[in-house]
Amino acid sequence: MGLTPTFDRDDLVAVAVHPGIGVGLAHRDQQWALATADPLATLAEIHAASSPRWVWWDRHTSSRIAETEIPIDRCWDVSVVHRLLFGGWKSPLSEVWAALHDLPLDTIPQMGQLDLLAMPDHDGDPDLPLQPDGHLRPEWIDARWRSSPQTLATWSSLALRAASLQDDLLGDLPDPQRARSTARSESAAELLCAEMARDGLPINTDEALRLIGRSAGVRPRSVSHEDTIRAERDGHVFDQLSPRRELNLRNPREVKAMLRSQGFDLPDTRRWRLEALRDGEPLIDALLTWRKAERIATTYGYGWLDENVSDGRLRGDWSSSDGAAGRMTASAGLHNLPAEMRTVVEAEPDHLFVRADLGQIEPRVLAAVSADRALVGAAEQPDLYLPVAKRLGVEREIAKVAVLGAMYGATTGESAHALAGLRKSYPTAMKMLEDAAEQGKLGHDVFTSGGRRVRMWTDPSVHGDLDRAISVAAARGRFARNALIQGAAAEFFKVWAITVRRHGRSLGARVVLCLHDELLVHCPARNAAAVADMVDRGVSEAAHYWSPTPSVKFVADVSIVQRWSEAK
DNA sequence: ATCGTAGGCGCC
DNA sequence: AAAGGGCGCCTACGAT
Repeated sequence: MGLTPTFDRDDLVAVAVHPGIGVGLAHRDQQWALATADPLATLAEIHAASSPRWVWWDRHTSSRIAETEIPIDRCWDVSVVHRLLFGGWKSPLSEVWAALHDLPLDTIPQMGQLDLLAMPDHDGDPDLPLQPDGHLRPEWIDARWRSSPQTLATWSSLALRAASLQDDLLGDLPDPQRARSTARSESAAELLCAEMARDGLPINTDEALRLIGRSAGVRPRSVSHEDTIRAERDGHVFDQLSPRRELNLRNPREVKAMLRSQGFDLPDTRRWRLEALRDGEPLIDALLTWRKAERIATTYGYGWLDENVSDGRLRGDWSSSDGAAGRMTASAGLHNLPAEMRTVVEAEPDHLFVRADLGQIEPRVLAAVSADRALVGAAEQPDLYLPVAKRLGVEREIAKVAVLGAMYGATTGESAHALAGLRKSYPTAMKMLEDAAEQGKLGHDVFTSGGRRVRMWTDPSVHGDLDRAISVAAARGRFARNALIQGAAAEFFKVWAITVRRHGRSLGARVVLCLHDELLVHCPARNAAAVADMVDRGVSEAAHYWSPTPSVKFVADVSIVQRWSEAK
């Protein structure tokens, strides 16, 4: 393979690969179309020789790379950077390209649209990836890009152009260096997501079956058997009614009416409301117990296991920034597995988990991004809430609720009461939150510390309804206020996660779960102590790289466990 | 039948 | 302590 090019570490090199076809590369004005039987092996060779920063369009390429363990740390994912620049959830490449070229979205061509009259005018040469009007050609996005080594090369050169335009736009933000570093870390986090989707979370399947059996009963043999099991579960609640009667427990309205007839007049039947009445009330107790069992039976039951667990791994889709403020999302229950089910998440033989979660991450992030002097001072302490409580002259718990309330936009109760004290003691931090809330109320987008655009929405149902308009504005205010913190915390968390991913490689450690402020790392048992140490030091390394205010302390609770449930 | 929405609950 | 922000996934229900 004497024709493979080599690059420098600082080079931006775009790549598109497809199995059985080849590798396309682009760097500056050059392109390479490599026809090879094993494209990923070829790419691995090039990477081993020169490790440039790799640029690609999207998951099509990063998933392939994740499949083959090429040790890539530095990359630029155009679709990920698009979401950073423009906000929103989806980033179809047609829109990514259009946004970078100021092309109107409503002229984006649709695949399979037989607009015969328009074809001669708009189509031009189908061998070219761009239409005469500048839009990406839909058949190229769909499949044409991977039809030959030459089209792969062409496709990668377009990704390189897109990345360059994105870099220009990031340069227009208030802090270009910071925004560019966010673009890089978010891209690496997307690669980590592809790897987590590939690896899955280790599960003890037998243990899962036992646990499901305890809650949901035996595995139903037929539809009618399923009905029997369900009726039995429901029966425990009906037994508490005198006279005993049946109702549809899955219909909130019926449940609410039933509770009223039993002397409980409630605005809704939410758990926290019922929990307060639980003591000495067998009916409420039975209902809450039923809901827990029903949850496991329906969401985390046999169906869930069959659908998402294979070869002892729970696999779901991972997205590095699907949330409104740029949080990671995961499907298949990876982000909302009930606490009592976490016993089934178990390390493989001769392996252990290192589990770590960031402590008091949100107020620390607020201190870091606002640089509020007093709050930064508090964030130098291992327990941030103690100095805050002292300053406000209240109990620690009250101080905690007040700070969290300020970040979530609480309007009533104890936390709202303490707001005046917070404003006085931490004026810079509070003003930052209030400015964001004001922008949100006005319907303006807000930007996280790392430069992510958080889109504000408009609610068409408002019309001329003043009350509705006020409540929508208030909701947007709370959302924007929180997005600043949640978004910045997500950015910091991802820097930590990719730091752990990178250092973990030599220790055989894999990040198998990311949960907003928590990491689960799977590693050979003999390396667990070293991995735990690395994960802990990774917090400081990530803080050094990410935090706009160096003296803010970031801390993590790290433990070595065999099961996820053991920690905390 | 298929869709979107709401209430609900799991997690952070 | 109060019930605020985010996500995914369940069921029921009304509109299409």
